[in-house]
Amino acid sequence: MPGPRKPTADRVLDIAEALVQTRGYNAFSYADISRAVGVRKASLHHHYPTKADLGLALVSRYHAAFMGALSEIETKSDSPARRLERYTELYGSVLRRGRMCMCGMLAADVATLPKPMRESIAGFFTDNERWLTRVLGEGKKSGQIDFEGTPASMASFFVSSLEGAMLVARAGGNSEPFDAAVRHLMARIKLPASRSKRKP
Amino acid sequence: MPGPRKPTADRVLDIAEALVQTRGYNAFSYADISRAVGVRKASLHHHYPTKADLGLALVSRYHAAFMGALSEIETKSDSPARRLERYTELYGSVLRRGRMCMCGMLAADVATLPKPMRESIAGFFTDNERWLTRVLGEGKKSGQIDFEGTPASMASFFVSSLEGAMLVARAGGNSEPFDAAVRHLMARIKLPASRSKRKP
DNA sequence: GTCTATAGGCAGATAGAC
DNA sequence: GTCTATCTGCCTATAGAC
Repeated sequence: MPGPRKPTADRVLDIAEALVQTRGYNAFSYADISRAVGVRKASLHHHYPTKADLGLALVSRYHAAFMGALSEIETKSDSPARRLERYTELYGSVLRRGRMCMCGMLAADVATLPKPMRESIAGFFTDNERWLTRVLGEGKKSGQIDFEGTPASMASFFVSSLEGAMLVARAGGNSEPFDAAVRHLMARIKLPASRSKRKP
Repeated sequence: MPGPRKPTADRVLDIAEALVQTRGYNAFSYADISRAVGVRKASLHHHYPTKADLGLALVSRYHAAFMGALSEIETKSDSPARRLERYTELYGSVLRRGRMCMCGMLAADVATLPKPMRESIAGFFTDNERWLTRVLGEGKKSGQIDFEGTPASMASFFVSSLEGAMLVARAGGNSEPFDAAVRHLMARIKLPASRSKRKP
């Protein structure tokens, strides 16, 4: 029982999000959304007057949803290593749907985007690194995990590697580059003693 | 003394390459090239009849130039670690010019590209991984370097991480994510004994 | 090889009726 | 909120003269 149908504004975001994640910001149009949602182009401008408005709404919602997923990871996972693994799984689930991280996609288009969007995208990456830095730092301090370098630089490395792995995996239509990246990243996070997992 | 001016076809590729690396395939037009080269739009179609033709020529030349740079690295560098460091520097020099790796950029646009371009882009990544796999494998066999996992998976991890690091660094207008990635990657390549470099 | 001229289509966006 | 109708501008691409 799906309940009452979603408001048009939300359905527009759903479609636009999928289009950005698969085609990029400069390769989708109001006409594409119009077709998919079943509403005329002009009606879309009622909800999002300009494409820049739509783009900003897209990033805001994606950012908020991602942060929500991170909170849920902290609620449901206890160990730092398990939290990191779930973090990589967040990216993996996007890739398995044939999509790229929306902000990774927009990062490629960054030179063509309005300033508010650029700032929002930078904020997404900053918040991801902040969360990872905290998880890594707490884990190291408590002795549950260990790794080389600072929590901040390892956090940055996680984000960069996962984004790049999605990009390369999608380009070749093969998930192996992504799987290899996850294995290597998790192998960098050493558990206290014996129970080190499989090798990369 | 610059000698005779470059043929138009080459100058078109130079401009188009810069445009793809900064804006992406779907955010540049023949009009942009026309302005920069100083030749009318219609003349461009004489050299590259369709945008797909231009795109394919772009990838072919970039691929060949990159392979040339890899050969030069092997000629001028002796140790495997030094070769890997130079490989990362290839990406760094692109980023410092405010650009993204052209094939990384096109990887984002992959769903909108004609099939021949998609195949060429995949070939670029395959050849990069092949080269890295060889350097890593020979280095490990000779005992000059050591690392976890197979040469092929580490090669894939290098490519993914460097591509992603460029993407994230460019999005934030800050080279730190890229520098962190290079430090972490090189730290994974352990030299034989004492002279391990700076920590990441 | 380069030009002028132009085709045919799609982009983002607006006005105003219902 | 959704519609029809329309605008303006840019897109890729072609025809044919020089």
